[in-house]
Amino acid sequence: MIEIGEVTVPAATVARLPYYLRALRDLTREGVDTTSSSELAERSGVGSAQLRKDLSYLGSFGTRGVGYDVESLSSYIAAALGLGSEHRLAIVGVGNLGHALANYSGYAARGFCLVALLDADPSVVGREAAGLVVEHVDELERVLGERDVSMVILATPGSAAQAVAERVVACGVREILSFSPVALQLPDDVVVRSVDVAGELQILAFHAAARNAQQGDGVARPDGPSTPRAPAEVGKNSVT
Amino acid sequence: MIEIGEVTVPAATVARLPYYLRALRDLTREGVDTTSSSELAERSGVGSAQLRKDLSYLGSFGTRGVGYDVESLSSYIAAALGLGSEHRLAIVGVGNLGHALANYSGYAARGFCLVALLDADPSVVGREAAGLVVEHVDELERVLGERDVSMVILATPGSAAQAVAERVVACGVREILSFSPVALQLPDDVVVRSVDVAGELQILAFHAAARNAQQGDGVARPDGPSTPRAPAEVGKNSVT
DNA sequence: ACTTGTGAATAACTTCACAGCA
DNA sequence: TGCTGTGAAGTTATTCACAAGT
Repeated sequence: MIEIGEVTVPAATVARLPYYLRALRDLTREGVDTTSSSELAERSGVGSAQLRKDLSYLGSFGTRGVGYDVESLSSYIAAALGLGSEHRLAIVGVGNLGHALANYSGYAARGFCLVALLDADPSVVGREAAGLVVEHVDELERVLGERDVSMVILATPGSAAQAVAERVVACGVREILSFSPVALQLPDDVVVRSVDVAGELQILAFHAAARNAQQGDGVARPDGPSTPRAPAEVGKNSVT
Repeated sequence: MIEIGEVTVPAATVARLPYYLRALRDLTREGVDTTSSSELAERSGVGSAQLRKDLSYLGSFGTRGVGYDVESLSSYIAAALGLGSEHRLAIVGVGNLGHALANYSGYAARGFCLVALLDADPSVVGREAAGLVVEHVDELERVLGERDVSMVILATPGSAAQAVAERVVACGVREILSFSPVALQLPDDVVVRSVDVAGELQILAFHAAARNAQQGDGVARPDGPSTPRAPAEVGKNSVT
């Protein structure tokens, strides 16, 4: 549950707002200017009641009997997500993953601005990526201060993550997106979101195991590539 | 809620098992062979009651008054996560991100085996990465069949994701990890986990906006790099 | 007629608190 | 004594179902 201004928004609702925003922007691109809770919900992969409930925490945006204006709902959600003010971003750890994240092109379009890359490896420092020169992590405090960084993406090895996170927090950063598979121990007011690819695969493996345990007790995948399929009705697949 | 064998495990519990497993493996590496719910919980970033409750869905592994044997709990969780049988993995979309995911070194150690890379871009097809040659996505059905792929990582552009996902599902794959920011419409029995970096940043931006709205109504970040900090007590930061 | 917005009902998840056992 | 395992209580989130509005 997150308080913003007067109102309180469930964390689960906040986590879905980006989906709604994406769906709305797709609609804009397609030239659609009015939509309904059911259309928007389907495109976002949630139920329509869920979508209406979620929006109701933020206010009242639709017209009964008609639906939602794509443009205005879109800009309202963008505003709620704080995408009006530009968020200045640094990436610490420019290995495989950090490098890929640096080259991600969608930051600007979504109100983010990548302003610094940092790494500890001397063979990476000085290299250029995404129009920025990689700086040494020793300079972290100076760089984050000078560039007025307010958000950090952590893509260091797990062993370095806690120490780097502490330094980042000491620089005043309060929102961190971590790709390191460790539980960061940080002050309560710091918001950490954590993405763990290996963990996601393990969760999928659990589902696979559950399926196999259920159906037939068999050992491996029960069917080859060319077997009749279940009717491809649209389903709500579990996400995050 | 997920049924496996006789029992039913909450989805939220399953999503935490990888954290517990990671913490246990860290303990093993440190030579610790007995632990308690509170130590393990702290290392995993959850509460100790939560951890005990989670484990209780899977069975009863500890010794009252003593704690848990690191080794046996570790292998039990690994088994529950289906990491006994090897999961054969393909990556579709070898751009920035797909390439980084291909070079991720942790698959083997976690019971996964990367066996194919596919892309639609002729300038990428034929290149080598992670010891594999990138094949053309036209060959998807053949490659997935021949290599007995059971899980797919989707790292294509959003526009291609739905079509590729349908083909992958038609090959019998039932677990997909998607990095494309679209809600895939697939049969109910397909499990999709979705990682959306831009979405994560937007959620962080919401938190930042909430913080700013609360404290002082100010415009930007209220303090510079060198301000006295809150007492760095350990907190439960929100994760996924 | 049709779709939103929302109380009320249900379900899922977390936390508490303590019995049970080494 | 100390820590696990778990019912019960509390909290959060989702779904239902319908009144309100256009």
